[in-house]
Amino acid sequence: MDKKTKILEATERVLAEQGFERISIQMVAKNAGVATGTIYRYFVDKNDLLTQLREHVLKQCAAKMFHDFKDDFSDEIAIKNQFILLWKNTWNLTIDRDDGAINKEQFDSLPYKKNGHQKQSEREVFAPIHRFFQRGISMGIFKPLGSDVLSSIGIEPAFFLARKQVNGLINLNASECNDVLEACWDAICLNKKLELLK
Amino acid sequence: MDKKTKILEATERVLAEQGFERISIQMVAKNAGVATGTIYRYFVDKNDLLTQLREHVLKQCAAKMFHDFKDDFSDEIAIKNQFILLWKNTWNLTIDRDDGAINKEQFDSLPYKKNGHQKQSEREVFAPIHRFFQRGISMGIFKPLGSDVLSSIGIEPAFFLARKQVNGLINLNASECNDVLEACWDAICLNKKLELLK
Amino acid sequence: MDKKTKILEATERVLAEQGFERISIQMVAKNAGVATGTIYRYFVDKNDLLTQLREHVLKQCAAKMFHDFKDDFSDEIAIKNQFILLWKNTWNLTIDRDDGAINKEQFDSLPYKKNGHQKQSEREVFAPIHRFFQRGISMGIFKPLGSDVLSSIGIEPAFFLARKQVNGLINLNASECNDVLEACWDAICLNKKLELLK
Amino acid sequence: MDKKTKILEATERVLAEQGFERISIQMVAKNAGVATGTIYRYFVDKNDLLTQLREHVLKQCAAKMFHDFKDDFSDEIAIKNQFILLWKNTWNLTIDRDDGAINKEQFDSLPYKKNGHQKQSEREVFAPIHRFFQRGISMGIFKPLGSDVLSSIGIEPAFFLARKQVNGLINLNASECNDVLEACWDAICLNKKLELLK
DNA sequence: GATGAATGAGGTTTCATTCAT
DNA sequence: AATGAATGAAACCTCATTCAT
Repeated sequence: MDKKTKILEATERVLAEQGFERISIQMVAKNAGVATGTIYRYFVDKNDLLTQLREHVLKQCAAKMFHDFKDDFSDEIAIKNQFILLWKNTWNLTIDRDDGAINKEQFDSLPYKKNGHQKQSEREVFAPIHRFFQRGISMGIFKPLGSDVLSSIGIEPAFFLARKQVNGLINLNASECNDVLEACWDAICLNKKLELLK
Repeated sequence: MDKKTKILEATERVLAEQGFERISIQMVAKNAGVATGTIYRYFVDKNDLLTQLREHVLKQCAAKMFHDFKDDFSDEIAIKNQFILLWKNTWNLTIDRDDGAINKEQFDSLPYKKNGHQKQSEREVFAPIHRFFQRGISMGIFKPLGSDVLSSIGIEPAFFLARKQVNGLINLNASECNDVLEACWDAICLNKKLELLK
Repeated sequence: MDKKTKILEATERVLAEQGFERISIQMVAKNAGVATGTIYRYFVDKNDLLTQLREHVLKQCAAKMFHDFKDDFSDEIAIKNQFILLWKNTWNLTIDRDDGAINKEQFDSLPYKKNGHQKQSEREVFAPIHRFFQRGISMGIFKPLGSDVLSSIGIEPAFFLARKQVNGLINLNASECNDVLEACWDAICLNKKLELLK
Repeated sequence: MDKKTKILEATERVLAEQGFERISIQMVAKNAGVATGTIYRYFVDKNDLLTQLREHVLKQCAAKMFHDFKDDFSDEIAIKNQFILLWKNTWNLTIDRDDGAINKEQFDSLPYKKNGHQKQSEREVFAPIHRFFQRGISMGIFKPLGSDVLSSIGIEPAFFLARKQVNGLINLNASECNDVLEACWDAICLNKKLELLK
């Protein structure tokens, strides 16, 4: 396998296990099965390694969140199904204790100083989710609140809850999960029936 | 001021600015205006300092989130007002770039869980929020999904969104903020009118 | 003894023995009898240590060159005696394999890039030699060529020759040494007798 | 061009620019346009490369110092002209910031003498200068002080002064340069007219 | 109690050298 | 012969912790 990828993936594992406080180049090298010096052939320094990892992690997370996801807007049922898929993919990412999810959380929680120029690439990578919500808005299904907002109230609770589940603070079964998912759907949908009522 | 508190608060500032990767005892000492050795009179070691900071941070965050919060369940209006207060306090905590919020995020995102007793203390500190949701459920206002779940879909999006706002990914004004808050309210409430419709 | 001085003097010894190619912080620490970390309490980094050593060395060399030197211009005899003293001090500095002399040579031979802002302090430290030659010029004893020039043709050959002697390329005894010294004196003096001849 | 020469010349450039402290095989390889491994086909190790460079530098310097130099002793005028040529060549070598001159200085200033055979080779390379002074002595023009001594007081000041000029400590024009050269000539010559006077 | 100089283990990074291609 | 990726020892530097004052 490509050695740079090997190093990035080792970094991913070590960061997910040890956190920023403890990760060291030596640990990464050992975990990747290369000499410490080798890392410096592919990365300028430790900071560069972590910056490139962030990009890598972002893409991995997006890939998993968008697994089986299709731009299918044939009707409200199709849109609901895509929503369910997104929500469950997001939930499972954390439930599976996926390194990518752990690391994305760590990167996102860094003091703001270090979060500057990540915006653009984050936006690109999550473009499908924005298109999805935008389309739903223009079809009159979702509240006209902006795709970032809809994502935060519709999908991101899956993150928070999965983290609580993994930490043992809650213990939802599949059926309860579906109830939560439906509540999130309520949060983002215009309530047409209510409108009709008036 | 109490010297231990002085040290904890310096730690809070330095951690919020530098993150786990860079914080050092020397930096904390300098920031607190004490000698490095002094820190070791109040804390066993660096790990103990950070563990105690976590507790400290948790309490600070809770205090700010529960600012002006009252256990007032006289009617649905009162409950809605308390919800609005909670949501806005949560939003503002991050918007103000409050060190406590930054640090809570960092602690919560740590991958290794030396937690265990942390869970318990988190539960205690956020007890008011649990009581609030529990009471709302029993009054038939909120969906019967458990207080953790309601908190995750009703309040925590305020965290996520505020973080996006601070990082410049979105730019909500006060009115848009209210719309989002209402959407979160939709997510947690039983839709009585719909029920009546049937 | 003052610890900073202890470190500087160890650096002096190690640099004189090992040269820039081989000197290391660890060697200096060992030689000074301190821990490596201690060096960084007194010097920003290795470069700072060497820069400060340069200043230190300059002063040491000057002190030895000006040992017993007096600003005595009572007559030509006095001036000649001061010249002889300067010349012999210079010669002995290298002959004694003095670390300062070895190091000054090494610093002075560094690629020009690194020699920029040393000028001013070199000029200050060697001010007495400039005053000496200036005064001799104004008294009509020395050729009016500028004090730097007179120093280069009158005194600095003592450096070159001592280096050759130490390296075993030549082997001058005391009497031959005096002959050379006289030749250097010829180089810088106006030859009054010749003038009278015309 | 011959690959070994290409490497030696790259080493010359890099050493003149970076000094012993910073020169590395990788830099030399890059500068020479060859792979690092290639260097080890022509040189045993780094030390061998630098040792061979020293020889190379010595020859280059000598070649430049003896440019246009002829063993012409027809009369005192011819000898004086050869002296002027030597002095100016020496001066220009440093003034031109010639890599060879920079490096010769660096090599000559090394504190540890793995030399021994270096002495011999220096003597061979500078044989013309020794023959020149020896012949001048036997012709009764120069003081009978040994060719090394005459070289140190007659020619080497040109080195010292040129270094000062390059470092900006002095600023001699062509005419002043000639005056200095004459002073050096005074230093090495027997003063026949004075002798006659007695 | 408080200090901060000192320590040295351990982290980051460089670079001489090797070796499979 | 030439390459340049890979190695790992050793360099520079940081920082948690101790201890004499």
